[in-house]
Amino acid sequence: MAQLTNCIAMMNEGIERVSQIIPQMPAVEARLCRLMLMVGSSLEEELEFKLKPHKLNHSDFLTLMILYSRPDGSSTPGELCEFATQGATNMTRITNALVKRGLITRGASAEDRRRVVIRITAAGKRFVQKMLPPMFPRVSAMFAGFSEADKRNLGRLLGKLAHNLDQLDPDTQP
Amino acid sequence: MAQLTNCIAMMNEGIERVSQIIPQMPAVEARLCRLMLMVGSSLEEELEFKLKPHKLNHSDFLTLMILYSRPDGSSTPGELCEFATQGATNMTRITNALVKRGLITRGASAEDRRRVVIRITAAGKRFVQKMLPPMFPRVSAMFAGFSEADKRNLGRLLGKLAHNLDQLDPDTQP
DNA sequence: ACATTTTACTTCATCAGTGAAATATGACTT
DNA sequence: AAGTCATATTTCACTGATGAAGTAAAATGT
Repeated sequence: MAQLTNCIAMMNEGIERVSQIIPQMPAVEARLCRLMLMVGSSLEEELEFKLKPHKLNHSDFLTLMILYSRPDGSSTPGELCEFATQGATNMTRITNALVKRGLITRGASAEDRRRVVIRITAAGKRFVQKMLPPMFPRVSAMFAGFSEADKRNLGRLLGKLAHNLDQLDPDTQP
Repeated sequence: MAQLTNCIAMMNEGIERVSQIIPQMPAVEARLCRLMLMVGSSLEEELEFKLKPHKLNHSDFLTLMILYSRPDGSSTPGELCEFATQGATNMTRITNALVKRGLITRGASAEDRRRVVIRITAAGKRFVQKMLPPMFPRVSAMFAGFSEADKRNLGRLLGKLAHNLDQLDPDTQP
């Protein structure tokens, strides 16, 4: 994979030059955007890499983890779509795949028969408990050299950014 | 689109529960990872949304911007692959599309005739200069409420994270 | 009570992106 | 000059994601 640091150095120069041609550009903010995008996709790559041996992709994993983290280990496709930010179509596919592997079950809801209840199985829980720990060292290593204040700060700033993105969303076409 | 803030709240509870079952999990770090991933993909979504009216996707845009930001407005497929973190296959496709729209040209290199020189055209530059400014308000809005120190800090922390990810990369399978 | 609308998924056709392998060409090494 | 390496493109098979339409059940209006 390409060195992130190189790309960043290159980007910094690029932004510098562009902001000389187009001075009204919010250069600092644009740079932060690109940084977020780069680090985000690098992180995604890293995650997919760790998931590959388990034959899972990001959405599969996320779906499974949401179920795992539920007190009762269950949810519905609609809810999973919302929290995993996936389309319904995709969630059907993910669910199919996980059911086939015996990690979750799909059942009809008693109250509302339109609804489908998805539940993690005992095998699913064991699977998560086995695959998760080997990831921990790399996760920790990502934050090497971060003080407690750094981590708090990063969390706070990302939260603020998330909030602003939510406000932005009422999609007024630019 | 789903509210990021909801997803974050849900994630916080989820991590809390998981870390009770699996106490050795680096909970703070894992939470920051997920935050980064969520904000990153939301940002990506926002970007793609802004690009759609121009019939560009993220890779197309990035490729074009790299060329635009070059003093001489030119590069090679290999270099573009590196900085846009794209595979060669994809870069060929991107280049084809941009050439067809007259935004860039593909020519043979004088010194090394294996090489292909990709250059942004005058039309390409005009295109960038026209499409970029309407994005600025949204970019600025993303960082509403950020002090100068906040922006500096975010930049610093993302840079540090990027550095750690680079160190991590020597892919020792977990 | 019946018709309409809404909600919850699923199915199907399609598309963008990716990896692997094949091809072509040119440069470098000895 | 021959062999090896580097650069770029093309082809192909595949995965993952998406949009449009379809089905079924429940909620709502009249």
